[in-house]
Amino acid sequence: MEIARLAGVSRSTVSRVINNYSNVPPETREKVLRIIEQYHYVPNASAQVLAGKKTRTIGLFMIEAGQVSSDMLTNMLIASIIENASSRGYYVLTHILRNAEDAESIRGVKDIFYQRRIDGGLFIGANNDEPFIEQLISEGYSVAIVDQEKPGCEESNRIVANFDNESGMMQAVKWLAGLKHRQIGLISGDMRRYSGPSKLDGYYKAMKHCGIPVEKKWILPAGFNEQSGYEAVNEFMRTGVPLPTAMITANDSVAFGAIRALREHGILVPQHISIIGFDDHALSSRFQPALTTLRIDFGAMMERLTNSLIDHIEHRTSGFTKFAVDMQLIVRDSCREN
Amino acid sequence: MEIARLAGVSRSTVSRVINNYSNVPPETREKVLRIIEQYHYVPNASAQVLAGKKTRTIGLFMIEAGQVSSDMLTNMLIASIIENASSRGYYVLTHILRNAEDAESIRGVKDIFYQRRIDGGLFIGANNDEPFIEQLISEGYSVAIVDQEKPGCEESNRIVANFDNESGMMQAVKWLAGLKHRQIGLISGDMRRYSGPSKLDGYYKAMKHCGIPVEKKWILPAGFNEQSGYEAVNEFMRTGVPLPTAMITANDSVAFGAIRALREHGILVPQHISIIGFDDHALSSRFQPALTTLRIDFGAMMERLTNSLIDHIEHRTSGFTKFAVDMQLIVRDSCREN
DNA sequence: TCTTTCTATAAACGCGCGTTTATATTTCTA
DNA sequence: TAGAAATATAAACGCGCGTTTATAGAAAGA
Repeated sequence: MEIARLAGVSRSTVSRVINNYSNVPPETREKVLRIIEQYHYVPNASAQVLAGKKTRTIGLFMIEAGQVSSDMLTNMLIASIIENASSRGYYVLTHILRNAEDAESIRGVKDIFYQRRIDGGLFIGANNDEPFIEQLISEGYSVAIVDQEKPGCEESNRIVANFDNESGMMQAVKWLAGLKHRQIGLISGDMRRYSGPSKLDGYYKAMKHCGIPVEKKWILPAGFNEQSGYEAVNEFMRTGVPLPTAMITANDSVAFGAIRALREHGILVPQHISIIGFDDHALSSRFQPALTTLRIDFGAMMERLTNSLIDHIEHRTSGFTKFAVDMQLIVRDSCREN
Repeated sequence: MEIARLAGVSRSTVSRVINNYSNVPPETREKVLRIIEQYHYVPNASAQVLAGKKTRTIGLFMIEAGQVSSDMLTNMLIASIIENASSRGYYVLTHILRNAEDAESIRGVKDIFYQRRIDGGLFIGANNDEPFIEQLISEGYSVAIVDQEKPGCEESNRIVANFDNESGMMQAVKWLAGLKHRQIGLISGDMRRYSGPSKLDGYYKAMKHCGIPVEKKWILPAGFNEQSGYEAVNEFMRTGVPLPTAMITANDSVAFGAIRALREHGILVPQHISIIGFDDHALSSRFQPALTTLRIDFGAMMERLTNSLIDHIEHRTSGFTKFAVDMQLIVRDSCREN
């Protein structure tokens, strides 16, 4: 303001010019704008916030960096969020949590809100019903989450996006059934995350829908990373139980590990067994064999989520908002007719 | 402060407690700390900044999102930067520039500094001598860049990290020479970026050092992405010039494209030609053939860069700081004895 | 021409915090 | 015991901005 005052007019006039108020004579407005341009005047963000403006910053909180960041898709997520926020004039404060149980980490997240560094937060890899997130919501902060909808959430003031795992599972099972497979196993993911039970449910429903019996021996527990897929298969092979003719994996990384383990046992994909993954990992198209998988349009998903969050911050929406993102079957070389 | 005042003492006392000043009676200090804990008091960041404190935030500026974000390594970069910053009590404001020539994008970056949202900035994918970066440095902002050192930079107040491309090239050429190759070509990267000319220089020096003549016909111009490698090879094949027995590529992505193009011409790696890449892309170990490449420890690099930037912000260092990060040859299956 | 209404500018206040200066209290020395 | 030194608390100021209230000025109506 001080700088603009040197331009001959008063601060309130400048304020009205910046905020596009009515009662300011056109020529004065012109002059002020010219001076602002000339002096390259940029308002101090902290002062603006202190005087009642928003920070125009959203927090991006990624849980479990190690796992998330090793996953290609996170890149797209981050880029998509930043670009969408940017196009609406918002900045992104990026934060990583090693795990959502550590009290110190949680304190760090809450402090970012309490310090008023951000107007709202977007959580990736967190559980919807994480207590500290519940608390933030109840304290009136704007929050968006990639997770499933939970019972009771409809009453709360949050934004939730999730993947339509049921639809994806249905497509996978139907595709395999179309290839005459009747023995379809599942390498399921981490049951503590949304995707785990969600995909398992979808698997059961899809199998039932296609009239294929579920054999529990062919449901192998795993996590969401390559190593767990590798170990799950090795574990299974030790039992001596014969393999099914096809398997669906929790995601592509798990599939990579599983295929590696299978190969080490002399079992080839797709010659001996068909595999379908999830996520369309960047590696999947170049993997040997190129992996048939279910692709999610993460970019579009994050665009919606980011925009919803900003809408909420700007009080353009309120209450509970949710949407699910569909999946698309990408057919490559890892499945073969039975 | 107000909240703590309700605890019976005055604001200045609280200030001294928080800042660990001497003149405060132990029992009063205890009481204040207890009250702060009890009320979960968190100071408002904007108010602190306005009152003279730092923002404790660094800006992370990534140029050319499309290319950078499609590159696996960026994930590690971001995670490494955020975690290192976090461990020193700093936050990270992440920003993406589509290109460094667009005036509006540049204005956006400068505004982040001018608005005092950050204490310093870290640039990835920018040129060291980008005019607007020069300007920011001359205006006294702390800046760290991943780029080469340029003549004259030593006098300026910046932090520069680069890859020791010469060392990498030397290792690559020596390795190929050890495999009895005497015809070693180069698919060079974008000459407008640091890595382009730097690797070209290193190539010349290494070839000279090993006593192998450089044939200009075997130096193919390309970019840093897969497509450009693919096109470079196709372009070369059209000329009818015979291939060398080995080629070094600007990075692994280029190698992927080049190998694909070669395969389409019936030329196999490593049977007919040996290939060495750079960066140890996440795909490289699973690519067919698994790619011999030069790995950079990006995590360690970003750790040093982030810490240097924060040191600079906190006036623990000043002036010109630089360091180069060495590379490590990862031998896989894409090279064979000639 | 004088008063009333509207408009343009100027000045003052508060946002929340840190720091500094001024005042009140205690402790120590002469 | 009086005075000086050391210490503890209280009050005031400024950071830069937005907003609100107060004043000065101009236009319109009587």
